[in-house]
Amino acid sequence: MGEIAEAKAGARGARGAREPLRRDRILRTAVAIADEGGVEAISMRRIARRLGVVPMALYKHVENKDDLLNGMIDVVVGEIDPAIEGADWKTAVRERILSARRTLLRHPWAARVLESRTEPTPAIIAYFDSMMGIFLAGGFSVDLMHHALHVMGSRILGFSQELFDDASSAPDEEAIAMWSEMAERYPNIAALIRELAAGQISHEQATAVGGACDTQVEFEFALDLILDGLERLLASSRDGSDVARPSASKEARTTADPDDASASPAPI
Amino acid sequence: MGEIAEAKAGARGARGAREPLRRDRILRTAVAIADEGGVEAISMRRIARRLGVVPMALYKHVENKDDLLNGMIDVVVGEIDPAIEGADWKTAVRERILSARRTLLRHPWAARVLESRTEPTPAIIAYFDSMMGIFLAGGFSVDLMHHALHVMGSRILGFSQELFDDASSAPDEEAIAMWSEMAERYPNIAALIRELAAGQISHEQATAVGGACDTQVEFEFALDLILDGLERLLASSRDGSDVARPSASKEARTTADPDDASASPAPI
DNA sequence: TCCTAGGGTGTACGTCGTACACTCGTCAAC
DNA sequence: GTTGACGAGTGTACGACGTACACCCTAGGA
Repeated sequence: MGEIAEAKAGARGARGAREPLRRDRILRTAVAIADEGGVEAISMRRIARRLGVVPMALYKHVENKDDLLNGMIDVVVGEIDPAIEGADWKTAVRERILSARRTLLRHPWAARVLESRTEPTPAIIAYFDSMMGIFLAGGFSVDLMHHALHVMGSRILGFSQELFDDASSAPDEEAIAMWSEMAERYPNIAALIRELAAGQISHEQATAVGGACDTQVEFEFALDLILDGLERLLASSRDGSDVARPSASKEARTTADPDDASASPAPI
Repeated sequence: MGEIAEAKAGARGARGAREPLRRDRILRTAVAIADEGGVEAISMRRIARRLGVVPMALYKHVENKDDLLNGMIDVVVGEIDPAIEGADWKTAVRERILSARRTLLRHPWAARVLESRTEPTPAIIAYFDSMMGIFLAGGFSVDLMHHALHVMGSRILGFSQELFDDASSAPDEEAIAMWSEMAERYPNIAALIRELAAGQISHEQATAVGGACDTQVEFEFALDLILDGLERLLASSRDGSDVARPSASKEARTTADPDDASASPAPI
């Protein structure tokens, strides 16, 4: 959003009062490098080389590599579209999250870097605050909004925990054969693979059922299931009969280890 | 599950036909090191030192560091309790996931290592297969079961994407003051912090609403919301009127970039 | 007795992040 | 015009890291 022009202007105007935009240049080339080569391509030395500068020069603008990664995340999160105005909370949340997903798909390394962060960056804080605002404006109590954030988890930032990206969405013959061999050890996985292959052959109806494993469809399916659940809770909280929460949670916590407290991290 | 005894027996029986259990010893001490010092404590050199051996010795039993990490994950995932027999699908899934969570809380590094894996390990494959079996036995179609796995996401392995673990669950005075200062920039976060603090003062009612941010409660809340949603879909799929899916997903995909295909990874 | 193979060793390379001391330009104050 | 401070880029160096490669040593079979 105009940051490029800004950075250029800063570098150009060698006579300007000052040119503090060097950090931006570093972050932007770091993002570019990551876009090309993935997470493991991000190294201080490579960024410096790309900038035609000695590695230690970066440290005049960036505290350390962690700070650099935080800055990169801020660049990416800053690309998420702002919330749309005037929509009901559900579509506002939905569209915002889908925008976040689009952004993260443009920067496939970002999800992994995000996971490795240990504290939120300014852009993320702003993003969460605005997301909370959507919920509150939609009639959520602070408590229910808090739960909603936890329920969304990483999906709120546009990605689900997609483990094992090698399980290609369209199983090829080799995969089918392999899993068929293991069918007696892993019968259910084999069944799934069979079904995926069948759906694929029958001409890829993107309607979830029978179709091949389409991550966009799956993402939206999960998102909508969760939004529907929240909508129901919101409605029941307005009836006000009892505090809104899903069924099984009405009992007290069931299985927590008493010694967990220190081990469990807490998100926002 | 008897692996200790097995490993011991292997090391003991210096006269046995062979003692191929060296890999186990390596994995177990690696897990111990990670339990003590976190992810960044895991290095080939440190593991070797702990074993009183030169670093390169490890490579006779482990392909490389990635293989080592996979092995460590298998050790951890192997600690998850097997599914309980004879229960309905919902409680079976619920209990299994809570067991996974307990396991992951015992090994706080494991979630982060899991996230970094690029392909599933044998123990994870077995875990997923058995989880799929629960769903299918509960009456899920293969398709709905597939959606269910996606909906669960990382929760199925016992952790939610808990970003930013420094936001301590009980905000102290300093945090409250800090966020109050930023209240006009981040009004909604400030509201949440206030509410959390208030709940905390009013004597920690663990009943979600009004209580401090308790990650166990939040985890179960999200889990139950999702399980409730799946239950509803299962019921509606049995009525058979239409294919079961959440509301908004009934329209075709809305916002996917046409060029996404290669960028989006696909989980099982 | 020798051969072989498997497990442990030693050395070495390239990469990484970054501490520390330096140079060099620009500019304000005198 | 000289000086001195300061911000930005440099150079060198250190201690990690993962791991390739060649070596040894020992036990067991021929």
